[in-house]
Amino acid sequence: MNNENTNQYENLYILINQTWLGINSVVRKALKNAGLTHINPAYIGILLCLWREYGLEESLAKLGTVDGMKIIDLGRCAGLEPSSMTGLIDRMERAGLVKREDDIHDRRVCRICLTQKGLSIRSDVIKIVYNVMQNSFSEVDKKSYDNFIRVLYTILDKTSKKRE
Amino acid sequence: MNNENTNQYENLYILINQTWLGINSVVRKALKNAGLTHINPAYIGILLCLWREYGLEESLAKLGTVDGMKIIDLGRCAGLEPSSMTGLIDRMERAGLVKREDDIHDRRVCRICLTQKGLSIRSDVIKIVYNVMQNSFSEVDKKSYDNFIRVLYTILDKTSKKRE
DNA sequence: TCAGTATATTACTTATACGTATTATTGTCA
DNA sequence: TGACAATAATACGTATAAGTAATATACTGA
Repeated sequence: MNNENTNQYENLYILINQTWLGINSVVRKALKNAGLTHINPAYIGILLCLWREYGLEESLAKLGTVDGMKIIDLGRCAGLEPSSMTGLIDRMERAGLVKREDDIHDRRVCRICLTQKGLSIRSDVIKIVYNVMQNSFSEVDKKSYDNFIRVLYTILDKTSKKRE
Repeated sequence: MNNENTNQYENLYILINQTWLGINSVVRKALKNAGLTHINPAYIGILLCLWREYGLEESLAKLGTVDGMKIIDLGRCAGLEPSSMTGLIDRMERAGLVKREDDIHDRRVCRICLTQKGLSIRSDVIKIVYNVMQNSFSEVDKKSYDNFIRVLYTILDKTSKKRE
């Protein structure tokens, strides 16, 4: 490695870190300002996975009709290790957003299901995240935005937890 | 907000989170594999700030000639709140990388100085971060890369902790 | 069938980061 | 000068995330 040619990759690492901290900080404050004090940023990834199961309509009637998801699959979906999930699901359960239910077919498995509360905050939470992200990207044109997403997926693939 | 026009901003939030977790995970493992078990990812941002003070040469002789930095400025540099800094500096001090010294002119201030150990690991750590980032971006062309950096700075400016 | 392997989750420890409150200084201005 | 605001760092509690080890269950092949 020569000093003139490093492209400051080490600074890029910090830049990504700072950017993520900044966005997350704004989301945290937006949730608080909206009065959603029991919703933490880390819940959002999990909730999005679960909400997807319920399709587009916000029908509370569907609550009983959906099987829920395994903790390990939720973790994969949110990019988290299994060991990170236990505490997260604990907190979400304590906040009344989800509940653990037994899996009939596999007694090792918890099925994580939304509660009525977890389903009903859906549009509020998505609106908040939407507003934060829209504001963050308000000065980024469509082409740069699309490119940005593509690069994120490329990096995600390279650093995916699948490989060691 | 209408459903067809959200551009999946909520998913972007999760995508950025996952990407950051992925990169950080790879850096953590790379540090471990290199035998730098006492270096944690969070140290890197702080070390980069301090190393910058010492110019390009890695001269240990400069150790006594530099004033060190205030904790609050290091925090600004790394994008961290003051309250996040105390513990981080504690751990870095325990790892023998930095030390707190009194400020002659202002008794409220700690000056954080590199130790010999903190200075000597410089090229190893930068090399590791460089390798991880280069691999992460290996399939991203120059133009996309430059655009990516620009977008990060734009977002960082929008979400900067300066504003409330 | 049963021994060994794989899978799902949890328990425990540590690191990371923030918010709030507190303490100790420094700076300001009436 | 002396009250009051501003600044720097810390203490404490909580959330977030990982690694390692343990436990329980399921699967698989001889």
